[in-house]
Amino acid sequence: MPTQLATSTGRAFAVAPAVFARTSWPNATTEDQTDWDRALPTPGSVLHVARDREIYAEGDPAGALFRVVAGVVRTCKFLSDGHRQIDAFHVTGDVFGFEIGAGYRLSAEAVCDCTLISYPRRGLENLAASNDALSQGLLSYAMRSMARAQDHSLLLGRRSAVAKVAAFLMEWARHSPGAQTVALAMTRQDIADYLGLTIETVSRTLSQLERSAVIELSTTRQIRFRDPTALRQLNS
Amino acid sequence: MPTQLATSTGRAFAVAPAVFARTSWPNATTEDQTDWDRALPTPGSVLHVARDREIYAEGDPAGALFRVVAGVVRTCKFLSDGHRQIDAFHVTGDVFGFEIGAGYRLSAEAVCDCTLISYPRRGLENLAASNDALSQGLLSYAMRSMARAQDHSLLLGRRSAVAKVAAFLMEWARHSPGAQTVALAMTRQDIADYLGLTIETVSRTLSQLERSAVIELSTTRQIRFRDPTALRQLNS
DNA sequence: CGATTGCTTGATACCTCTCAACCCAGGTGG
DNA sequence: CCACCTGGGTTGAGAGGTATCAAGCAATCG
Repeated sequence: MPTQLATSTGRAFAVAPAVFARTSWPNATTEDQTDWDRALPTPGSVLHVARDREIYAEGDPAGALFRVVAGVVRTCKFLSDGHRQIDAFHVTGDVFGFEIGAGYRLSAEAVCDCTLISYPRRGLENLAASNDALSQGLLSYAMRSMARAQDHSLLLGRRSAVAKVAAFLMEWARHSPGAQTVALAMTRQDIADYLGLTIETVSRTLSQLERSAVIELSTTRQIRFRDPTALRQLNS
Repeated sequence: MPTQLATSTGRAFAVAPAVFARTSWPNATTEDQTDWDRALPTPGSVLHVARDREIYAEGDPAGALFRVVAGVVRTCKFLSDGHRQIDAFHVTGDVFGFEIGAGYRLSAEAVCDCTLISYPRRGLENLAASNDALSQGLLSYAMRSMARAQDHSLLLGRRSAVAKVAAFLMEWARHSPGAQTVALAMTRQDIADYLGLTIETVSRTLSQLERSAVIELSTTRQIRFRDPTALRQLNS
């Protein structure tokens, strides 16, 4: 059934102090980050987006790219049958919304209250022409996004629900490395739309993993890894 | 069940006259192609690869990128459970095998007898530093690959077998635009591994489409579109 | 306190996988 | 020339996994 997208009431929200420190990118080499970091012009404008609000829609003129300062953003597509496919979750430090064409190819929405910096595209393009580090950064961003999308394809094709959920948990766990317990920022619906499952199957699978003592759901959004090895094996 | 990869006998094959003319890229704007075209150094070395032979394997040092002159190439990954996920089919004019990291992230194999040009990576990197058109081309290549991978994810998540097969047929039909009938270069197994289905389901779905007079299978590899509109709607 | 939202759980249906048999074309060798 | 073999493809019967529909629970919010 069509994902009931809340596109919630437009309540403004109290802004947490903006954190400008970057955490590491899951798949990036340190050099890439550094280049990219130095290259992006700091005078971007800060903006705050409330949970479930749209940042941009598929097809909108792609006027800027964004970096996540705090919170989580999802990029997704909506199918004609009402289904939603989430392409990626973007966490603190991630960049999203860079386009070559005229319009955004995906929609972007706030998973939770977010703080972002937007970099106008025009300024960027001028900069990139003269700034080697920046154009290198853009290239490596594109390649990294490609790799991520390919890995996602791998995840979606011919894998059982447990395998998908296990893979998702491990992927998400990397965002808080070393921690025994991770906090999910997203709803079950988000997870389902990311994995190509239904909300019920996600819920059932998590329950099943808890019954088999692989994870523990302290709350519905707090997951403790009791048997990481088993989780890794499920990912086969 | 594990995809039985033939990795066929090492027979050399009679080489068709190399065609250096490029056909158009499915999703590329003309400008992109032109830039890229001009920028790539023509003194690449031509090579021929027989059907089902490996061009490179996942993890191999990424020493070169390739352009398809004739034939079809598949890039894919092999999972620990023996399954194969095909990421993309590359046709005449397509470039594949460009990497940022040290190794290839996917394997590449010849779907049919192929003619390729390989461009050594080192030469390319030197060139890109001084050649704006080339680095632009690389960037747009990366972005296009990313878009393709994302579309593929969309295809794999939560779509019925008919929808997948219909989408595949339409995608493949774009390679020979305007033609009423298209020739499939790949086996049912290839299609299955691309769509995240089994060979039987692919076969059954094609039969079903033929029974409902949407397509006609002149031979198993020759498909005639009898009702393109219906096909488009199935893709919902 | 009732309403809403996110989540869980159950029963059932449906779709695709699995296993198996069979077909067909092409090649090979007696 | 024909028998045989092989690889690719089709088709059938049954099993299994996930979707669907439905009900209920808990926390949050007004």
